Amino acid sequence: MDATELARLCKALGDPTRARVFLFLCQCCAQVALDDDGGARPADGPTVGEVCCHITGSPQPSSNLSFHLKELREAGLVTTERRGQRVVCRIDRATLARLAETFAAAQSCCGPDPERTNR
Amino acid sequence: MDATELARLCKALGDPTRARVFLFLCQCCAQVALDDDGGARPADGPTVGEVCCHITGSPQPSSNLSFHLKELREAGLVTTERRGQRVVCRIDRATLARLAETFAAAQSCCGPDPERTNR
DNA sequence: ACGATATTTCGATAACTATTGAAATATCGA
DNA sequence: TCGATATTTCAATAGTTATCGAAATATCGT
Repeated sequence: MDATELARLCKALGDPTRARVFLFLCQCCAQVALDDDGGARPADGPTVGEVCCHITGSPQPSSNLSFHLKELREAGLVTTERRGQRVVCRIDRATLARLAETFAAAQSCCGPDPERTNR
Repeated sequence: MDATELARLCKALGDPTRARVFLFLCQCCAQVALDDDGGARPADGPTVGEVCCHITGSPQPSSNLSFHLKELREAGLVTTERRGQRVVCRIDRATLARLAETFAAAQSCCGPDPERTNR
């Protein structure tokens, strides 16, 4: 990943509210639901209102959260999908994977030893 | 890592100039030098002037880069050490490791399948 | 101490961003 | 279609941030 894209993604995560949303969606994403035929699938993400409830504590949806979700969506970190009246949110796994790989590569690039043993 | 710290680190990386500096320092960090006794050790990082040269293309140091380095340093992503007239920069491996682990955990939290195979 | 080199700090400014409330849009059930 | 619920868009504002040039600080060699 080049610096421009890294900056774009990190800028989206560089706000406390958005970082909370991101980590919350990662948690939700781990939950598993069962299909009608009994097959396991990733659970649907939380609705915007549920995210709002988790972040702000108040059940009423806020324009502020909508703004932050838009930032995350436009950065490619989050996808949203309308389900009737509600809109469910999910982590974009592909983007997250690229981000994780970028930092893993940066880390291995720096070598295995966190302490300078010589000199 | 909690959302507050994630946001702090990502905010520091959420600027194109700083992202470039970060990736450049990761590269430099991979280089290895030899001690007087022949033991391998991580090479000294580049000086502020060298970073500036790589980022801006011009050899003259800029107050702007100094500002961005300060942001990275205060976020804990970069360390600086004076070597006479020069100041050498390095990635803070411990912070990078925590960041890499956070995204790796977020990713594994989301499960192994990037595609929804069911439904 | 002095001059040269390297880097940081300071002050000003323009651009950007988060927040808020009100209005608009979308979907559903009756 | 109407009312209710869920979400987004819009406009205004206050706070933050990147950039620039000039001045200040630090270190070295002479």
